[in-house]
Amino acid sequence: MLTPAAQLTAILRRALAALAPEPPSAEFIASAEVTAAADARFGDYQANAAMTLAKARRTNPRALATEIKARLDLDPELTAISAPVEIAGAGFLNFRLTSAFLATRLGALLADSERVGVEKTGSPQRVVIDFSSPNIAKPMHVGHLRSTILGDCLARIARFLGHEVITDNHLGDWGTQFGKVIYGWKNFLDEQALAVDALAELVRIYKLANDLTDEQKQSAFEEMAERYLAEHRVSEGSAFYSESEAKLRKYFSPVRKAAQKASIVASEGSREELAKLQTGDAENRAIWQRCVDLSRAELEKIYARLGIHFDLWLGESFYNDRLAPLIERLQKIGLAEPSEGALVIFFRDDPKLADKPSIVRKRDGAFNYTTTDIATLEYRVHELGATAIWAVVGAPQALHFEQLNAIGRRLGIAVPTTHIAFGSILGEDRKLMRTRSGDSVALRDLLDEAEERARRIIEEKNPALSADEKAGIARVIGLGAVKYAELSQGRLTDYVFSWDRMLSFQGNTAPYLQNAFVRIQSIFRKLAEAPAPTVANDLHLADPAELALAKKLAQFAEAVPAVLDDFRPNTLANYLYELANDFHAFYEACPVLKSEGATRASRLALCRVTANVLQIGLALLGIDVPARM
RNA sequence: GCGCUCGUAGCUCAACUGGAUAGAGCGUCGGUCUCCGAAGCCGAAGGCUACAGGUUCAAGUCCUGUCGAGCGCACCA
Repeated sequence: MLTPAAQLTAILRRALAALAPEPPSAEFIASAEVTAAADARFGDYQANAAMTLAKARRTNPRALATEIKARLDLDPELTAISAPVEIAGAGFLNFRLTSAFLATRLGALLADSERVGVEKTGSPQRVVIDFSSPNIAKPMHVGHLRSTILGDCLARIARFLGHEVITDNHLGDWGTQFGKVIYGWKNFLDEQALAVDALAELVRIYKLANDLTDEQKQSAFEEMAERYLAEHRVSEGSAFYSESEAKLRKYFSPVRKAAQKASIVASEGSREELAKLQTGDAENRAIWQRCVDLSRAELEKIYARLGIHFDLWLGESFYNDRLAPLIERLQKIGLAEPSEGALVIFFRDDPKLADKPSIVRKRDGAFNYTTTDIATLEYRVHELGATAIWAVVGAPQALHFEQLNAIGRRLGIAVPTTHIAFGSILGEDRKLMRTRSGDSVALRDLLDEAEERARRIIEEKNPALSADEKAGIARVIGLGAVKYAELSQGRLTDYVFSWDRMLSFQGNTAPYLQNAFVRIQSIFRKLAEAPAPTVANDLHLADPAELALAKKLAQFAEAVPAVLDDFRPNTLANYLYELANDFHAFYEACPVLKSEGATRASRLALCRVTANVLQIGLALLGIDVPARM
């Protein structure tokens, strides 16, 4: 089933090709389009072809529009879809869908309960989607939320559109942080705590080791000691001054010395543990494996809760064996060259990257993440057979992906990695929520809070429900609110994290959409004696609210594929919001159960199709719908 | 210094990639439940799209410059 826009576009192109005495070029015809009108005052769809063609021909656009209209008026297919086109403004061609067409389309959408008119792509790809990618032994926090939710959503949409999708969780399970983790494991591990909450304990020992080795934290300690002394110098009187400062210095001195010493010991220790791990030390290897297993188990719980599935879990460690041969090859073909002790790839012929070389082997002989990512790219293309690769990774890594793709081109790898970047998470103070320092909200706590807030609201709105029902609904609504808050927003804009806004259930939020679905279910529950129709061939639409809703439903098939044009789920979220809006307006204006005959059948059909679109559309965003709320 | 992403209503964000009088939500103010669920609906107020030029029938969108913000630019990932 072609979308209205596609049908009208085909008709427009026919009319352009029929222009006499001289039709426009094939390229021009192929690029001409009919798109949804910006404003309902100008009809439902519009075409700008007359203006662009007039510009090329240096003729009057309105005169040209008149000529095109003359051709369009002769097309019998058009009269079945649209009222006669109107010429407006500088030369716009405006189309208005007829109520007969919309009624027919509504019937077709009603019959197509699985896809509601959405066609599969004509050029399916095998696409590897790399998202979430948390680090082992670090807490999964709000910073991972965007990649996780965005990536899952894109995977769902790509699958729905007929692509072969492989989701890959590219875990940060290797690298220098494991020196610290193992050092912490050997020196600070609390087995009991590990049994209770493994991830929390891993995080604790990592942070402990990290803080110890962090020079900035050390100097912060120095400052604190000095400030403490300075404050006491003022508050104490001069009489006791010399004595008390001397005392304080006496107390602080050994503490400071001990801290400095601990820092040096921990830094050296971490480096040693890392070296042992990398050279295959059995004990460290075993500790690493346990950390990976424990973390993986915790991560699985979170993903299960979010309804997210990964086909592959190929972390950085998976590529270890491939790195040395890769480096050898890079050297052999002259792509990588020694520089300042490291092995480096230069992009001298690329003006943008000329002064931005890429290190593939560090001075100490270790590989870094560029090395791993080259190996990953090769694996995905050569072993997995990917024809597209999407990496859902934060915007700050744009340069890394440019470099990676430049390397890929030089290696003759046909598929680039598409960097699907997103903005930063900001606190309510508009400052960046940092990953390492500061207390970022743990993802698990965030989800708990979301459910709890949802539960309280349900308690207030619908106390009659059973406790079980309330809990289930709270989960669906709470998680939906969190996901929708991310997805309804342009992915590149920085995201201001706000509990209140995220969990407010008014306006453009998931609960608003879920509520529209629930109301429809309520109508169908009341229809107990007369089940909802699944086919209807005598539909009739008259009320403006009915027509607006039917038109919006027909546009679902336009909204879904558009998401992948530029990887923007917010356009689908926005569509669903407008749909819910149109439904609510229809619901106010047009009683369903009290109407009769063809009107009643048509309104029930509108309800049924709206429910289907809401359910499928939200599912594409990774969001469930409750039966009541 | 170079590069990337931005700057839109008091606040948080849209604007179908160059289309018509820039739209929503929150907040504020005013209507609306003897009527299918008021988490709703209807209405009002709120704008020199950071600024200055340019390109053309048409610029929030493209080009140049200025100001401002955030983030990257050789051994952390």
